[in-house]
Amino acid sequence: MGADGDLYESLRLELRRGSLTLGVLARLREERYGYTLRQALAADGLEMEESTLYPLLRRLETQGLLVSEWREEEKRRKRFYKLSADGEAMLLRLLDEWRRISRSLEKIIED
Amino acid sequence: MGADGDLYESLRLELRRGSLTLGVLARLREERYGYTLRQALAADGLEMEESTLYPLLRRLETQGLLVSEWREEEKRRKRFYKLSADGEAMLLRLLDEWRRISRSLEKIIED
DNA sequence: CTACATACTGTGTGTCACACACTGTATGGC
DNA sequence: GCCATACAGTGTGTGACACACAGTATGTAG
Repeated sequence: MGADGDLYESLRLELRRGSLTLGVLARLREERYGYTLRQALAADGLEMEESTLYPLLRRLETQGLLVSEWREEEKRRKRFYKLSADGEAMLLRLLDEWRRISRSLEKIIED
Repeated sequence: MGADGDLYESLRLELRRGSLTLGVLARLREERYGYTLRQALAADGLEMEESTLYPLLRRLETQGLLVSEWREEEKRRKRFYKLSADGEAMLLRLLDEWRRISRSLEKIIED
């Protein structure tokens, strides 16, 4: 694929960046642990590496948007994440902004 | 507004990042210079600082997606930018990806 | 003829997030 | 005992955006 493909890849990543956070927040309205969260997002078409997801989860928790808890399930310790109250409010604001951007881009594209 | 507002701002910026590039490329299917490009994007709802736009334009030109040319118009030297052939191809690919992400997010949101 | 607005194009630096490569533990099947 | 896979991370590099700043040219108010 070469240089052109690389350029596309980097622009594509750039385009996806913010959407990952939004997808994670939205999917964590239901409690989930990392592994199944990643699978759920992949099923929706938002694939990401574990090494992208876990730092993101920790960051969001540090920022107070998520709460997490270690629990034992099926003989394994798993860390369950869920949206906090602040997280819900933030999700709503970000969804608004997402829709605004979406509309702007649609307008530009159609011209 | 304080810390919460700052957090929202940074997430919002993150969300907008890739879209700026896409908007610029799409708007440059017609030749424009920096100042009017910025105004056109602002009218569409995609506002950005000059100090964001100009580095972006240079980057895109370095990557071969834009071509630019200095011309005199109304007694001022202006730098006109336009999408290159490579840029058009890239724009199409990125629009595809944008639509894919958009669909993924819609799916997640609706659940 | 000076002062200021505004059209117009840039540069330098800091911050922050993602991807990539890597590490590590536990369980179950063979 | 061995390997796949479920599961959770860490460390580092790269690169983009925002912010603050710099600079030129033109028109216009006083």
